[in-house]
Amino acid sequence: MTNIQNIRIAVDAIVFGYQNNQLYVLLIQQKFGTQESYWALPGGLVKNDESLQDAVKRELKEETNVTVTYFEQLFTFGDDINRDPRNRVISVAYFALVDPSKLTIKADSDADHAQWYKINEIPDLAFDHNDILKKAIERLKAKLTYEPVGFDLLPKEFLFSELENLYCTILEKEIDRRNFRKKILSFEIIEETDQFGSSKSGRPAKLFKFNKLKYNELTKKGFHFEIKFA
Amino acid sequence: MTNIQNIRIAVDAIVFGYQNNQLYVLLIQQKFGTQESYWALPGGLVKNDESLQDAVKRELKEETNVTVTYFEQLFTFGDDINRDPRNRVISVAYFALVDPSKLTIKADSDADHAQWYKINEIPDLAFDHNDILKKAIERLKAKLTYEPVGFDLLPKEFLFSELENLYCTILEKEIDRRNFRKKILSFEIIEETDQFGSSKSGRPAKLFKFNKLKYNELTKKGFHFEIKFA
DNA sequence: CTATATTTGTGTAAATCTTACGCATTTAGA
DNA sequence: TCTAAATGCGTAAGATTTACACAAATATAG
Repeated sequence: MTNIQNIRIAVDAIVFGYQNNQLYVLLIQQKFGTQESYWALPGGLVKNDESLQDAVKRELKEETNVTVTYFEQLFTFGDDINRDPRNRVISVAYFALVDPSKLTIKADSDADHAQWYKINEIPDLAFDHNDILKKAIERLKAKLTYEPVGFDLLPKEFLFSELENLYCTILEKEIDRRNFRKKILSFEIIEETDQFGSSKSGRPAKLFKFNKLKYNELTKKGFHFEIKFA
Repeated sequence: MTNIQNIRIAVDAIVFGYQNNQLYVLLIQQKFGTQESYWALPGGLVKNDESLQDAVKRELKEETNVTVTYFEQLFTFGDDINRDPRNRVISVAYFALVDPSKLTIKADSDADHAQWYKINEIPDLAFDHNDILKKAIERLKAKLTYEPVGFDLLPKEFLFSELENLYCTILEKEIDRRNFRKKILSFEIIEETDQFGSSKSGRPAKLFKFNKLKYNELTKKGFHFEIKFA
C-alpha cells in the first residue's frame, strides 16, 4: 500500500470552427501510445510550473498551430479512473472558438497531424474524447443562446445571413429570418459597415460587425444577451 | 531539470445551506499545515483509485459528516501555481446544496471542526478559498434562475413565503410576492399539501412540496424553468 | 434586353407574457 | 373586538414574441 498520489493532470481543447454553413472541430491524430492512429482532441500533460490556461495554449500551438479567439474552461474529467488505459489521468477540458478562415493549421508535421472534422462526421476518438466533445457541443448550444459567442466563429465582418445560418445550423432549429434580424438589431451590439458581401445571387447584402466594447458597456448596465426560439 | 509531473490533485466542496432567511456555507477549521487556524472549504487530496465525485463525498463525510442533496462540479482551480504554498495543487471544486434543518454536522472532533457560516460573515479563508466561494455564489445565483435548485435548500415541505424569501435573500432582489407565486404555480411542478405551516402571526399558510418527477417529465417535453426579475 | 430566380430588407397585427397593483381572508394578540 | 400581520386570488396596462407578406436589388437564362 502506498499513500503517494499517482495521478497525472492533463488539459484537452475542444476547438470549434465554422465555415460554409458547417460546424467543425479540430482533431489530431495520435502518432504513438496505445491509442495510436485514433483521432483525439488536442491536449497533453500540464507542466509543473505552468497554469492550466497556459498548458492548453501551449499544446494547441504545438499540436495544431492554432490560436483561439474565445476560450473557457469546460469541465474536468476524472470520474472514470481508467479513462486513460496507461495511467490515471484527470483532464481539464477547455472549450474554444475560432474563425478558421484566416488560419493555417499544422497539417503535416512529423509528430502530429491536425485536421478539421465536420461535427456530424466525427469518428471514434481516443480515450473518452467522444464524451468530452458531446459535452462541449451542449455547452456551445447553450452559450449561443445567452452570450454573443457566435461572433467568435465568424469573420470580423459578416453577413446577417451568415449569422442566421450559424444559429440554425448549430442549434439545429428553424428560425424566422425577420424576427431573428429584428431581435439581434434591437440589442444594438452589431453595426452596419459600408461594405457589401459577395453573394452568388440575389440582392447584395451589407456586412456587419460585432461591437464588443458596446456589448461590454451594455452588460455592465445590466443588459443580457438572449436568443430564444419557438 | 525533471520531466516528471509533480502536481497534486484535490477536491473542495462548497456546501450551501439555508435557514432562518439566511444563506450559509459549511467551513472547517484547519488543525495543521501552514494554513493552520484558518477556516477553509472542506476538501482534500484525491486517492489513486477514487473518482472525483467519490473523493468529494468522502471528504465531506470525514470532515463534516454532511451528505448533500444536490451536487455538481463547479470549476477547477489551477491557474495560480502557488495557490497552495506547500505544493502545486490543482483543485476541482464542487458545488453542493443541502437542507441543514435535518442534519448534524461534525462539530467537535479531534481533527477538524466544521461550522456553518453566514454568507456575509465569511472570514479570510485558507488558500484561494475566498475566490472559490465567490464563484460558487455566482453559480448559485445563476442556477436559481434557470433550474429549480431552490427546493434542495428547503425542507421537503415548505411555505410559499419561505421559497419567496429564499429567492429574495440569495438574489438580493425585491420580488413581487403575487407575481412570483403565480409564476411558480404556472409551472405545475409544486403541489399543495393538506398541512399548514406554523407561523408566528397572520393567516396560516399551506405547505407545498416540489414534485421532482413531474419536473423531470416536463423537462423531457421541452419545459424550461426560469425565474426572471425586473 | 427582358423575364425569372434568388436573396435582402422592412412592417404590422394578433397572441402571449410580464408587470404593477388592490383587496378580501384568516389568524394572533392587544 | 379591533388591529396588525401574513396569505391567497384577480385584473388591467404594457411589453414582448410570433406569424406572416411584400417590395427591392442583383445574376442569369433565354
